[in-house]
Amino acid sequence: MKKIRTRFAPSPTGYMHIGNLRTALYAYLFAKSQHGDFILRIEDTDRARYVADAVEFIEKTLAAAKIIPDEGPHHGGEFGPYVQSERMEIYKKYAEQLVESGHAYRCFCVNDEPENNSDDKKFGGYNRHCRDLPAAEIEKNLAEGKPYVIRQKMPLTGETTFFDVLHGNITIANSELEDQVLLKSDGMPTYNFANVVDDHLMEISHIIRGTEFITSTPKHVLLYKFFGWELPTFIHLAPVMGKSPDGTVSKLSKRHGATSFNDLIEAGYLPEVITNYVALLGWNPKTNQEIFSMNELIEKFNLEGLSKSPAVFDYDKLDWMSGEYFKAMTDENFAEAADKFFGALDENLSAKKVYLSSLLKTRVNRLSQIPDTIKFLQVMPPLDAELFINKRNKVTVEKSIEIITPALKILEGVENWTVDALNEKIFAFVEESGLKMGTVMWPLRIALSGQKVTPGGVTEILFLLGREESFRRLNSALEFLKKS
RNA sequence: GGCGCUAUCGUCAAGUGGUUAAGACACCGCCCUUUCACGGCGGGUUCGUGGGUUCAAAUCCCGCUAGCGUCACCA
Repeated sequence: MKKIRTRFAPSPTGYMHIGNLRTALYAYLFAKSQHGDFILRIEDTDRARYVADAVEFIEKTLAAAKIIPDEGPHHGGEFGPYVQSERMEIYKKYAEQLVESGHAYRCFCVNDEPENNSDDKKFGGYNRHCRDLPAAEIEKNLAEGKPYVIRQKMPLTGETTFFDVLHGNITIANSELEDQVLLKSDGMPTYNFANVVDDHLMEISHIIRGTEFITSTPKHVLLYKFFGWELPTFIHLAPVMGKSPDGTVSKLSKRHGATSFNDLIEAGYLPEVITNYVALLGWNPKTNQEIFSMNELIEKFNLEGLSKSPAVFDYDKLDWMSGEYFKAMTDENFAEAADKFFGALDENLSAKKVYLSSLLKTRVNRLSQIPDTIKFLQVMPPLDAELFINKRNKVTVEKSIEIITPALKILEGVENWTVDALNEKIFAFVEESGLKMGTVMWPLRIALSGQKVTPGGVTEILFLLGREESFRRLNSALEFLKKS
């Protein structure tokens, strides 16, 4: 059996859309699950869209996502070069071959010459003016040095059918196919030509790409036929959609929020969370497992689980999955991953990063939520008497004063400012007071944090704040309450 | 508009002629609780529509509708 070889062939735009990342992931997973090769090929045949350093950007992004090419611009391989702009002579040679065999022809029409374009869009806007140009005229044009493109000579009748793993047989009438440009006047191939030549030369066995290529596939199939090449297996993936606030669904784009791998990293999602989530957006393992490491993904991936209908990117589910990863991390690993999101911490908090991480990792879904979550530890938010009033725990402003006052005394007696010691003292205090735990804790939390919700309980907050700052806040809260 | 693809809860989805139509996220309710989180329990007219085929259809066929894609010297 032939070796399985898949490829990811992005154009170097300097942006890794989630949809593209998923295509790369599936191509990678399929190749690896079959002990095959995954190739990275850069399709930079559009000079106008060239972006500096985009190749490096793509390689870095794939590396971050743990999608490792076996061959590519900087990964070596026997089938290079892997950048299309470096393969121009190859395309030229094959295009000429097609002209000789009568399956392509030179077209001297100027791009926007109106008489050569039909309004009815019948042939994609081109009226096949040069399709049967007399040999003498071609010679004359060539001699004059007229620029030209090479166009594919489509059959006028009949139909072309190809097999797609997901969609089965797809048939399109040849009359629908335009005489597309194979080689541009600047000598660069078009996508439709280059990808066929390269996929064949690079021995790609399975072409995994988006559905937007379904309608151009018959043109590619015809090219394989003209060359007498064996057809690869096609797998056209459904697109990744985004949901707008108004409820409508369309192809995932910027207006839906973060849509590139990098956007998501900046939003504080772990790379492995992104690949895990994206893998499940359009592929189903047929079990109830949802958390997968890359190795498990490789092990379990199969084409049968691929879905042929579009999937909507769901940020809520991404958040959930992200939280699951955090909970499974050690405090140390979390602290490390979260490091740049902590911002500038004072000496006290800086020393307690790992402890802080133990509290944070169960309550945060995105690392970018960290700054807001821990801000109160660094700057005491303004108090509001309303905050102290809590019906459920039967707490009022007066009650708060009655609790904080003796609590301060108790805390003064704490020698080791540790969570355990603080717990011991406070629990004892609660018991003596005859009050409910919640009744005692509520006003203390508010006094210490100015928030109803905090990452951790009162004793954890006391510990994080440190002795000095805790007393400062408790005392000033007491003063505040007495004035209210 | 032509051509093509798609259609199961709000979302991801299982399902391949006979199921009480899984599971997850989100949502709602209840419980637990030191707030939040975590955890536990419970909840919801989900097979776009109209015709067939069949003893039996979410599953097969046809039409319709809707969404998406494509019709470049972009990929």
